[in-house]
Amino acid sequence: MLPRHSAVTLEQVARQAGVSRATVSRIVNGVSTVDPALAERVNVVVKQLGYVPNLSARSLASRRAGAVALVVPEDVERFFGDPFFGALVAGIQGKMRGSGFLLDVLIAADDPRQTSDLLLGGKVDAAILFSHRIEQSFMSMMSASLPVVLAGRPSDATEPTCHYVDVDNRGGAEFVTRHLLERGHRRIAMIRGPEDSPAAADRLQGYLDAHEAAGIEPGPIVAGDFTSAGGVAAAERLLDEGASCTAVFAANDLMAIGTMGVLRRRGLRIPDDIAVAGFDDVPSAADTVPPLTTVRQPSREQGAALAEAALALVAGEQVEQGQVLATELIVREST
Amino acid sequence: MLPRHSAVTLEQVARQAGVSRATVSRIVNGVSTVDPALAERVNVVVKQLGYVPNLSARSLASRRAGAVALVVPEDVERFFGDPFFGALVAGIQGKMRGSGFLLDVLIAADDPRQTSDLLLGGKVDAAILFSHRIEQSFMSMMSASLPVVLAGRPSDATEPTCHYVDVDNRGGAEFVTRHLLERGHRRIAMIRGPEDSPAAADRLQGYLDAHEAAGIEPGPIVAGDFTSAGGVAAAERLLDEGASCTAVFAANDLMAIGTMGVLRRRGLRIPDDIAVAGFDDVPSAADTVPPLTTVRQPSREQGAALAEAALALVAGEQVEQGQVLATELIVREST
DNA sequence: TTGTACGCGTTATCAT
DNA sequence: ATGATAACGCGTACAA
Repeated sequence: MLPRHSAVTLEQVARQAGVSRATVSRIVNGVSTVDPALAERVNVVVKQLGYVPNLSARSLASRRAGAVALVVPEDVERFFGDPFFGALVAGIQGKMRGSGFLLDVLIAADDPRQTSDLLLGGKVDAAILFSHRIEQSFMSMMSASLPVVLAGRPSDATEPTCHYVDVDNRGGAEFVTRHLLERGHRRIAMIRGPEDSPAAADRLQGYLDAHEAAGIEPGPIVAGDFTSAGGVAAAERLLDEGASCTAVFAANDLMAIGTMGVLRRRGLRIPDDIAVAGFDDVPSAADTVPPLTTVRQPSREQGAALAEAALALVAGEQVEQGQVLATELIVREST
Repeated sequence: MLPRHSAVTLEQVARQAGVSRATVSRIVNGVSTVDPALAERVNVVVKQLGYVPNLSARSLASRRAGAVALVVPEDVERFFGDPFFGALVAGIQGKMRGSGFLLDVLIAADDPRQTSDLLLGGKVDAAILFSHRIEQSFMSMMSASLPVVLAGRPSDATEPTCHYVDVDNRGGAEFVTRHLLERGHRRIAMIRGPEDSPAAADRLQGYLDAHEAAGIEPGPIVAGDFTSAGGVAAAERLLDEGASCTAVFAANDLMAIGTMGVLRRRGLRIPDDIAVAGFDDVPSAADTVPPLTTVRQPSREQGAALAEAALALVAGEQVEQGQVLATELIVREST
């Protein structure tokens, strides 16, 4: 296994140009205190030799990596299947561009050791994590030696040890539930998300809040898992149990879409027989029949805020610890 | 901006354990020629101090990075919206795990310089590229100093300078078109993919091949862009132009799904009034109404083959330059 | 403005 | 089996 690396080094450029290594370094890094004529001459040599800085050496010497890691959970297929993540990443990448920092997307291996080695190994200056299933102890170990920003709130709020950017899940769920109540529904079922998801918990809470504020008792609540198939299963369970409800609020759009399929197959008309609402406003939510009432979350903005926070922390600036972005009710024809 | 890095070094561990740096290095790297008792003692210190190897220093000294880059095109939203990519990445990641190599997903900035600096900067030992829009000159520059493997065939086949793993797009398109012809269709429209995509070109060619083999003239061909919205637009254009066809073959499933929506909205019955076929076999293709006839491409296997090739090249092994994986016709109820 | 020289944390070679 | 010690390629005081 021979070393493939291009092998043309600062030293070689310096020799060829008849200057010192330090000078070439300055020129390559755009330090202003250098004679323009000399810089020009050196740059010619740089191009001619095809010099490319060795990033490992650079970060070893400079003690900074010039990169931010985006750590995504192991479940690759789900990650890529959900448009929500795409929007988030687009927002992050947008802010990152032109910052001089690189974005490394890392698919977290099951082995947390590998993950920590990577983050603490000096290859990145900060990390953006997707909060899904992250051990608190692991998290605090990370943030002890590296700026860490979470997408979504920490699941364990007792020890708010790190920065995060969340969206107002609770408020959004309250809006949509209130909307259903205002439409006259008095018996609203909910398909909730996974137990370990803070977002799912918050959406459930918003649903409960709206009921309490209206003095109305909550309807049946069944468990779901944020997938379309899970929505199908939950809806079938709901109907099979003979629960009497005139509306169902699914904790995300994928489950809402699965629910709509079940209702249609059972001959129920939406929204006349039963109304359906979701959460996320994925692109296809506008194209379902009928179009889905849902809650829009500003994913791109969330991504941008995450990146901004990470970069600010790297720069040593003060950053507010928790940021919660507003959500918006999108009323369509399914309610 | 203070250096955040954990600062606990091999040297410190060595001092604390009363051994030399070299010994600690050997233990950390699992070199067998070391006294088990000593190793045990040192490992205690390693944990106690929370030592984590500095990866920059390691790759500088060892002249290898222990990582493979996956370079994806700039269009983040499209990338994440398409389950095909998810499967590909899952396949890559699956092979990579346990190889000791890390997978860095890099979203290529518009600036090719940044990309090349990154790939040639010694932070990765090999690169897997998605062939979409890559300049030939750029490519050959990369592969001159780094093993490069392409997902999909090179767009410019004249100079087969690099390794690639493709699927049999042409064959798959021919299968599905022949299937439609065998069903009795004599006028089959095609919604093709983007001009600059080799996969799109191959699928179009397969469609033409099948017609030629049957001695039947191809139907109308309209342009698409591999997105669902693009499929909607293309289908509408097709119908508005009053093209008479009894079947439509979309170059990928997302466009086929968009097309089905348009047909349904216009009151056309699938497959009675008009048949629809796609390409990719994304998960949701089985859940459309009616389920979509399509071509399955072995994306996970393609990903695995890509990773395998990249790792083999890093190891200095010989690798066959072009690999083409078979595709399979999946007949469902839309045709 | 430019050059000298040291250090970054690790691997690897060579003695021992 | 273990310990010195020289690279690895670069940034950056400090000196000139």
